[in-house]
Amino acid sequence: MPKRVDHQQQRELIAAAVMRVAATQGLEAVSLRHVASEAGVTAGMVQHYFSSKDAMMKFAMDAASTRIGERMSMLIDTLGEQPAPKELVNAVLTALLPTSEPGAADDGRVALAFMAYAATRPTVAEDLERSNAGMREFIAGLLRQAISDGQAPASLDPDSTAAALLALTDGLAVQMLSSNLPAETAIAALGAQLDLTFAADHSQEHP
Amino acid sequence: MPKRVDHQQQRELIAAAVMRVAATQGLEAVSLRHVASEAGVTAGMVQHYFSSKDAMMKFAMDAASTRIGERMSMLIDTLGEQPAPKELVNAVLTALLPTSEPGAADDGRVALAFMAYAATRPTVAEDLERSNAGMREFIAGLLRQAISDGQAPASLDPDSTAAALLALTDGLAVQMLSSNLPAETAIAALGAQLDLTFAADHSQEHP
DNA sequence: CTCTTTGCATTGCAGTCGTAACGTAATACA
DNA sequence: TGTATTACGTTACGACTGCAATGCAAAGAG
Repeated sequence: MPKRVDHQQQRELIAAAVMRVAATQGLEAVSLRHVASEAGVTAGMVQHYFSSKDAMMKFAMDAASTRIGERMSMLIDTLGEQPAPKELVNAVLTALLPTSEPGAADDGRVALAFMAYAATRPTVAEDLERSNAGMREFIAGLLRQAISDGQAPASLDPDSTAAALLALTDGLAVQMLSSNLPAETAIAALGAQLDLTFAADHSQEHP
Repeated sequence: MPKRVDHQQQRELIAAAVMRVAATQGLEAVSLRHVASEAGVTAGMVQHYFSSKDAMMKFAMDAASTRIGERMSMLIDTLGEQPAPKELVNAVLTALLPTSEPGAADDGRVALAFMAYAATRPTVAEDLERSNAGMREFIAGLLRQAISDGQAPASLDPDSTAAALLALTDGLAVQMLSSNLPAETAIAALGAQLDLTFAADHSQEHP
């Protein structure tokens, strides 16, 4: 048998190039040759490792979502043993913003590109829906725990609040990337919203 | 002189086709020939009315943003003479969501596509920034008037609140289009947020 | 009627796209 | 030391892109 190569590693090399191209030039600029030259390899090699462009895109997308998950759990670890629920939620949501963190802006651009892509591709939309639901459930869990610990008003509905917080975060991220919304403005808006969420009495809504 | 044709009308015919293609197949599917066949004309005619593809896109974008403005002012008119500020803001923001309103989902898809496009094109981002700032200023004005009328808490900061409300609306719209968020959920989230905004006492934030 | 301007169609070109086919150098096993 | 198998590189093809050039019918001006 001939030379053995770590396939996974080669694929990840290419996937990283896909992300770099998508982040800097947009999703429509992602072509086999373009990605290959960005990765410093030949187009033929890309073809060797991915049976089609779609397969390449899917692999790159999965790799990115795994990375985001890892970054988030790492970020939660840095908060120590018993973080305040509000700070925890704040950290998680802030991690989703394309802020200073190196690579975060690129990841955000790619995510935005994929959202636009999904808007006209129902099957992709289903994938996004699943990952979005997972994130929402995660935030809702944090809120539930905060309520049972008495650190958030009991009148707060964990599910709809989580959905709203995620939507706000998404919207802030989109405006940062597409309309130059300053990072500090976005962070401040998120903070203000969390102040409201954790402090307000929700029991008198819709009287 | 030969046959005279209404140039503006022909351009708008083509621009409408651009929007239809972008809404159903995504921005990257917008090509001269594709648009032409969607509009039921030849590619040559498209070329006759637009000196380049970029010019065509710019015209279509401007036409769309004008349409949105018109739809919004019409919607405000339907609220009558002295609408409650909360209802007014609610109506304006709801009008930005891709809901049942015919064509609204398509407009939303196009808007999302352009946001993704802007994320990698600084000059387009500046255009979006301007239109976004205008919308924010409009909402902030409504909030200011609500405060001076005693219909919203004086402790509320009109500018940052307007920015947050718009971000939430954008985020909800993005999730509706890219992750199948149900319209009623989005509308409910918007309503709940407005309840919070107009009812809560903001004076004790960040003690 | 003639001419000239306008509206639009057709064609061709250079470039990029995804993909298939083929060629070849390298290497671990027999 | 073959030799089969893996890892590429190269080339070619048909489809598509934006765009320039050209052709031509129609119609108001003289």
